[in-house]
Amino acid sequence: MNSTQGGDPFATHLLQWFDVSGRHDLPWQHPRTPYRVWLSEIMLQQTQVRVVVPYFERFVAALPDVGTLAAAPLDDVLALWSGLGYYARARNLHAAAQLCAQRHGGELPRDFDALLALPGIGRSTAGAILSQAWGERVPILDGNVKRVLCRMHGVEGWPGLPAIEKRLWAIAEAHVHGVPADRMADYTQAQMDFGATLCTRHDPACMLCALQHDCVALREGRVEELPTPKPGKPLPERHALALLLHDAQGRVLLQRRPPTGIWAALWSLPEHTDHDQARAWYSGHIGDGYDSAEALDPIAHGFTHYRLTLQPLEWRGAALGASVRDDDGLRWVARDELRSLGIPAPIRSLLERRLP
DNA sequence: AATTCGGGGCA
DNA sequence: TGCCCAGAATT
Repeated sequence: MNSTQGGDPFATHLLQWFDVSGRHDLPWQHPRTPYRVWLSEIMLQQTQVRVVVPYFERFVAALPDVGTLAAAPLDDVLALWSGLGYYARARNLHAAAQLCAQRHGGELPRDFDALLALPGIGRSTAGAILSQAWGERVPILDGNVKRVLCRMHGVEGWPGLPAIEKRLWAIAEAHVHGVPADRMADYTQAQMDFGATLCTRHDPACMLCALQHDCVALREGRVEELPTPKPGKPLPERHALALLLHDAQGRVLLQRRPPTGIWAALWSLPEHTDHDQARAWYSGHIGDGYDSAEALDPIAHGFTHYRLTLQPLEWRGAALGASVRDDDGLRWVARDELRSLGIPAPIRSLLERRLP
């Protein structure tokens, strides 16, 4: 008859893991007062434990309780925060302490909505304070918990999406009901320790995991895929015109690309950003007839930093004007010569389709 | 819903 | 470099 009887497997196994492998010596755990839990939670927003520990110790040594924080000049608070980043956290912390002095008798309120009304405290931080400081049955949902729940339950989609986050809160809420009443503080700490030290973003220790039989991602071999990564910003798109000119002998006009940049020094088709430029180039090098071009199917090509769409325009029976024959960057190329030249793959593919 | 805040660790 | 981390406030 152990203390976790009746809980769901997630809470039960997580607490068993925590008792053996969790972190029990973090400075805000001794003593675990509401003020120290609050301060640690604010400092730990978007900031790793290793970075926070020395700041926390300096801060509580200088400002050991809500009253001294509220009475301290903001400059002192910011000085203690200096180097941690996200200085709005420090300003909010200071303002919240003063609100506590006004509204709550100089202490942090033991009430979810009252906590949420304080600047710098959102739903997850309020849950962390109530559960860790008072043992109340309130869930949290930070980056660690999101990662763990996405894997355990096979939740797809970037956890930052509102719809996904809503699902994760519902799951977190459900799990909380399976936690033994006297273990909520440990449960909250256990989730964060578990995500930070075992169920890590990269190379999670699934072989050592106390929850490996509860994990959808492990069962389906999708641990590395979940949680779904944040979608990268859509790559910038660039468009260009590629001029495909055949002469009377069936050769094609290639141009050596500049020595730097994309496809540096390779042989490719003469390329222009718009019709005005292309028309001007055509007039100078070929002559009349720009508008007789046939527009071929566009070529899409992805690079690491942008997507390029090339619109090929094709002419047959073209000839270079006499005045540009010395242009070193231009060259008529027969089909047999193509394989001996450095040509970008999508251009080579196009040429092979158009040079039968 | 997207943006902003911003310091350090790490691939 | 770009991405990630015990998120919340702002627009």
